[in-house]
Amino acid sequence: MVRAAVAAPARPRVAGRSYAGRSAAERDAERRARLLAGARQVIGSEGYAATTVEKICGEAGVSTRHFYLLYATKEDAFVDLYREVTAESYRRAVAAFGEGEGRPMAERVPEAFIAYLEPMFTDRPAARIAFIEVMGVSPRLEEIRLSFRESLIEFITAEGSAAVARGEIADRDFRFAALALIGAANAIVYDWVTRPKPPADRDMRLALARLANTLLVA
Amino acid sequence: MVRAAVAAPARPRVAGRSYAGRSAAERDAERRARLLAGARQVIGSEGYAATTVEKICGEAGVSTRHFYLLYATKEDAFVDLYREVTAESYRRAVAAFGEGEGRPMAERVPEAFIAYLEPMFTDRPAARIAFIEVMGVSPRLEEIRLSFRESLIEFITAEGSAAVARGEIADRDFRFAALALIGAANAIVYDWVTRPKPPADRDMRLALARLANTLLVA
DNA sequence: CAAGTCCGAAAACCCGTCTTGTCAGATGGG
DNA sequence: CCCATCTGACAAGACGGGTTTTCGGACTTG
Repeated sequence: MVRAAVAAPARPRVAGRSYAGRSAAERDAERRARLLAGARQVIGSEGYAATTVEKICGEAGVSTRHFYLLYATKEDAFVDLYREVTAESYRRAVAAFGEGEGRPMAERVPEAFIAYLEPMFTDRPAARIAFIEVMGVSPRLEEIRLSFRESLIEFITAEGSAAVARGEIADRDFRFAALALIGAANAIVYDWVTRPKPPADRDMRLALARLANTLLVA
Repeated sequence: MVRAAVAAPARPRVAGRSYAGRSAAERDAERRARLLAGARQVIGSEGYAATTVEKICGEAGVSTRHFYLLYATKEDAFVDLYREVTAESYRRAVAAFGEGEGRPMAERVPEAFIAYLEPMFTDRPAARIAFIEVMGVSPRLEEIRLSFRESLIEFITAEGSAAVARGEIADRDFRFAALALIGAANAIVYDWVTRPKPPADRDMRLALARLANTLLVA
């Protein structure tokens, strides 16, 4: 494990002419998309540790040769996948919170929180990737995970402090509250997604909304 | 990875006579203890993925030959270590809660909660092992992790329900509350333990105590 | 149609490490 | 004192999988 890891970048494409009606960039993009989907499927169901490059390529219908044309290492592909999964959640949260502008925090916060979790609710592999498989892979991935978490904390702290300034909510340690909320959400959603017969997701969302308000608004 | 993993049990000791003034069982016990300490050190600082049997043995001052006399696989040793770390926390929590019998839940709950977290506060490697490195290792370890968590949830649910029956606290979904508390604690303590310059641990404990009361008592 | 790319499949390379086995010396029991 | 057991050190053995390379054929372009 942790093979070389020297900065051997994905081999650059030299020429680049059209093929099968598509430009080189288009073909690359499609292969990358297929690999990402394959990696999502394999890692999300079997876990990163048990995932081999060949499994990903088999699932994606892409040759290992092209895998290494696009990614320098297996870990790089996982990083790409992790970024895709988390960026989607982050985007949704920020969008939902922004759309609620003008309305009370007691509505906006749970809305944004549920929007953040939405992808994990509907996509078990995504939940596993974002909450479980990321951890303990390598120092580099840990850094990426923590930096993503930090950006969440920053967003919460900034919006929370703004609401405090507006007199909408009481001040508090937003870093603590954000960490608690994120940690709780990880555990709860992963448990929900894992259980054979989970309770109704409507109840789950309500409980989560209440939790977000308890920690961030009340 | 995930080598054979068939149930090749640690090789049985055939005879077993005394040596260097110690019985066979004593020698085995000491080696196991040293290996556990070595594994704790190596895994807790470098992570399970980067840990090799030889590193553990080097740290422990035990030969690989004896390692495989005591453990069938590297993963088995990690299981042993994980069990040691979590059992310690669990034991403390139950003891602390029991000692508070008769006093109000608003005191007993945070006391037990802080007691549960105590080892993680003072022992960074332990926190890393219990909260990070366990995850994503193998289906077997995931099962062990979840079953430990389940035993925590059961304890909380049982004691919570009893308190409800006594009219001490309001009823609630204890599984949800327990998951939220555990998840939040993982995130917070690990963050605390990781930060270069963490805030005073007294503040941290106070905030955690308040959180436990918010989720389980209030 | 000729030369040059690009393609997927498969083999080969390579390296680490888990795991097993060997061995010379130390120790204990009879 | 003799021999069996135990010990730590060390050397293979095996194996899996990440990474690279090869190869024959498909496609483009001029």
